[in-house]
Amino acid sequence: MRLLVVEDDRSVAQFLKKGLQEERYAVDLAEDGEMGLHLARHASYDLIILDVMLPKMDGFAVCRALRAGASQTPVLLLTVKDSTDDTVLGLDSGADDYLTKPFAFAELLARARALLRRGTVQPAGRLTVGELQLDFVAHRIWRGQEEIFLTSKEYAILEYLLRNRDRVLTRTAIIEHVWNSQYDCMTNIVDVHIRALRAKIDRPATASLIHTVRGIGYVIHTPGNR
Amino acid sequence: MRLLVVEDDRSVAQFLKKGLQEERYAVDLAEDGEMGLHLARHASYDLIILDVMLPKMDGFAVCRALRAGASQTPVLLLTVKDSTDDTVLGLDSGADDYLTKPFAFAELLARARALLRRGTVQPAGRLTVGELQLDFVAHRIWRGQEEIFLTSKEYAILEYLLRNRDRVLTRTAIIEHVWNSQYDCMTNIVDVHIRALRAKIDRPATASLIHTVRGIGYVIHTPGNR
DNA sequence: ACGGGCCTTCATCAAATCTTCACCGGAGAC
DNA sequence: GTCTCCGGTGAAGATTTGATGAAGGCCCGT
Repeated sequence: MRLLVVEDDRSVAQFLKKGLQEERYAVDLAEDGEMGLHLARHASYDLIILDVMLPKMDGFAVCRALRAGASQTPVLLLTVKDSTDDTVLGLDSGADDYLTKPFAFAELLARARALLRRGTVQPAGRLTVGELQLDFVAHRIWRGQEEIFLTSKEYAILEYLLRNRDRVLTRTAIIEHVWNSQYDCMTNIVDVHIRALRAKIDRPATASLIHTVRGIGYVIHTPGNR
Repeated sequence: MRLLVVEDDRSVAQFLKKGLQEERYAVDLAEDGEMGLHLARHASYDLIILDVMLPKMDGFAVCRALRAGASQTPVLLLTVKDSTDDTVLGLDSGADDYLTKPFAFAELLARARALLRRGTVQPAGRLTVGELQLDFVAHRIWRGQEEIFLTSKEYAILEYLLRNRDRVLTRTAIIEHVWNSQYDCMTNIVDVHIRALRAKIDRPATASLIHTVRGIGYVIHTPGNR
């Protein structure tokens, strides 16, 4: 899950980034409206958290511009005053929800999750593949009865593979989805994390759940799929 | 599918090449405009990805030169600034689409696919010939119920033969389509791969699905057609 | 400051795959 | 029937790719 936070106040931005990363989201930051709009247009996010008061272009404008471009990405607006005006203006401009500063981080999280759930086709917060069970909301994983603890990168990769099971994901796609990096292809970072993942989720005896597709990337197959 | 990437920044060029190769395209690189134009004229590509800022000859000029030569090959321009000027100039010079740097690789891919789709009558995602079934999207193959695992070269050749079934494809055509340039044709590399393919897709008993046309190349016939 | 966990990079190794080559046998020409 | 190419064949050698183990750096909590 990849989020974009558009917020000019550095300390608030860092606070949000850190908190969201702890919830295992990949987070990009933008410091002003223009930058935010640009990023939103040229990368694919699952949710955009948008401050209203921004240099260069305010949150409403960014939101309208996005919707004018037919973007469907859910937008959560952060307004300052508790004025009905702002609220109406926000929802009018195409935002999906709003939150008034100051807010509790837990509430932001709750609304963010609600928005993320809304768009996704994913019916339940849970997914079972073979003996593996994954809880998208709690970000927890079990193999049978036993819980498996993954690091955030491991979790992010596994979730991406599972949400797209039976589709081969290229290393490039994985890097783009899980990291925020630009044009870096000379690394085997994906392989290394895959190895760590395999070590944790495969039992010594069984064949690997994650299949390597030589020259391309990795897949997880639904059992019995053809 | 064979693509030409004209880009002077080595790291970006490598990034694009690797990412596109992971998507099973054959990719040639050119480092400057002149080289790009030369390659584009003397080899046949399905798509050209063209940076605007290039040594010797900029992207617009290359594009115009190509169009002046009546080339129909789709061109995707990579512009730097988000200025309308560049956009207009680009489309004026005959490009089919453009993308502003920095971009997400997934977006480049989406646009590249859109351009490649244009013109061709895209056969459905799946194709059945005899007891062979092929999934163009997942790049997977089955004979009856049993999945057959091919190497990337084998797959590329088989897909090419199947997309052009009932047409005899010469070795030269196959080489040009499946390999990137820098390949001489005084080799029996195609024959060797065809042999490997036959070993995998033909059952021991049955006659070969791939027919040899002596002195020319190879064909796959639609059942009942010949 | 210290130690631990995590992320990332790097070098190395083994396996899969690609390519070349030499030889053989059959198809087609005569 | 014989001769000549052309393609089939098997195997060796080269190359590419992924797996692996280890080391260094960074961040965080103590």
